[in-house]
Amino acid sequence: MTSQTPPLKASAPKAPARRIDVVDRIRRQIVEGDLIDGQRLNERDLSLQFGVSRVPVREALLVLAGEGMVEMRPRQGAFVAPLTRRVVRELFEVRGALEPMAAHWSALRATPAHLVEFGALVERARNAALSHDIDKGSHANTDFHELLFRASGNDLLGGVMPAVIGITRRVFRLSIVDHETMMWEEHRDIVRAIERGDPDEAAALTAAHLEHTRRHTFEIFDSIDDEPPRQGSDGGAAPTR
Amino acid sequence: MTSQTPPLKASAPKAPARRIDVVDRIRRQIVEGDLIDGQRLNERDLSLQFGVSRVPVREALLVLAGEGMVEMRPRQGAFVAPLTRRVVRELFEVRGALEPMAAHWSALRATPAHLVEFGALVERARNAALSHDIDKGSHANTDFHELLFRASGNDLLGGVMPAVIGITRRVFRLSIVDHETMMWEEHRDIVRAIERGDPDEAAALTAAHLEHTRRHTFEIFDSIDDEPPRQGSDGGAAPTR
DNA sequence: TGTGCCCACATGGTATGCCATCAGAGAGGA
DNA sequence: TCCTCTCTGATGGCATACCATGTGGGCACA
Repeated sequence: MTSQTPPLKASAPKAPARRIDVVDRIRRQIVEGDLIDGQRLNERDLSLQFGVSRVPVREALLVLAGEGMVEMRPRQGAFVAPLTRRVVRELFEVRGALEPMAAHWSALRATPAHLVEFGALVERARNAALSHDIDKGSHANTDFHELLFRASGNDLLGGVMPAVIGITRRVFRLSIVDHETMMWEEHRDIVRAIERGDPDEAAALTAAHLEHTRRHTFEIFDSIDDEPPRQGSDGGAAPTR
Repeated sequence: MTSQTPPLKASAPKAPARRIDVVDRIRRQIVEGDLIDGQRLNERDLSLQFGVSRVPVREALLVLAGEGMVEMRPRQGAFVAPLTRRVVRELFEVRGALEPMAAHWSALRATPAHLVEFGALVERARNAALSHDIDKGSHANTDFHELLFRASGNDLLGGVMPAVIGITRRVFRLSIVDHETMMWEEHRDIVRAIERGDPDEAAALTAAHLEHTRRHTFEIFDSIDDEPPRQGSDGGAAPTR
């Protein structure tokens, strides 16, 4: 049976990890758009591409499935999870619940090191906006929201969030166009509230910021997606009353 | 999750995925307490126990790691994730953000089928409470909260929730003692608000219900956990148990 | 007797190969 | 002409085998 051995030496900072690399590379390809929605992910092709065997590829796909980046159909394999309007709606519903909470707790628990990170990220976003560097601005933005989770002193958020953060990056990749300025200024105000240790204000500002982002994202999304905001496949459970 | 049925042959539910079974069995063992916190999960032992090879076991462990049930340390293997006081605190913070939101949307989007399920679950919880069946009550309770997520019309929640639901089941396993009656009555009130289509009331009742559960859980948890509710790190590393 | 090095074993990580199943093409019949 | 049935190539799922690394114990030396 399973060995009753108590936790061995807590320190184990040694060995590398192989499938992690595959996870990162596939995830990047999905976020960057190199792999399109619904595309089939052939295990043998991927193992050839990355120079590893199929086993780490399979394990990487399972991890990504847990993050919602890919969709695994039994006996059919893995596919890039489609980024539908419905997914975007659901994403903002979840973020709308979690991020104000994260901001609330960040205002109460953020360490000095976190505050330094916050300041640096606002600065990065500001520079990116001033130099009109879309790519940099995109990273600074999503990094900001990730930091919000980390600074909240809730590791469960950090563990659950890869799913949310990953989809957020994909959505942001689509939605960012020219309004980055607005973004960094709102980020700055949120950081100020956190620095003041004002949880209510931090949460309120974050909620407002998310609402702005949500509206903007749907404008862009609807403009590039030719099919109109569908009823059936978007609303899922249609309003029954 | 699987909300659509591709145009496959009619009677085509033929895919009996095998690692899923291993996931369920290990998860159950953890939730039921057969596997204790921090215990090492030897891959060969598990594969012998379940009569499969190491591959599906490894894949199952990866899935469970994504849910936060087990913790994988590089080159050291998988361990049952310890259920510390800190984890419980984080769990209720996340649930406190997500479940009122889920109740809100359930009130607006629940299908008639969902309403039937809600009614049946309240009845199950009531019967379990009247007959003092702890085990049944535990299942009915966590099933209720899972249904809340499903009925909210947000599949992202359903995908992210295995982590939350799994930990909830473990915590509930510890916390349930004799107050199940309170539970099913509060559930009943939430369901009534959902049936009326009153999102604000449903959210408020859910928030109150969670707060009651949170307080009760910490009472129990602190009484069985010998170490006092520590101040700074709240849970941190508590290898000795 | 105490300490430190070294080797063998246990175990996680990866590779390879087999098998069951699914999808698409083609043939045959209505 | 169209439908259906079957056969087959492609592919995911799993088992087995091998490799690399970390661990613990024993032996030699001071």
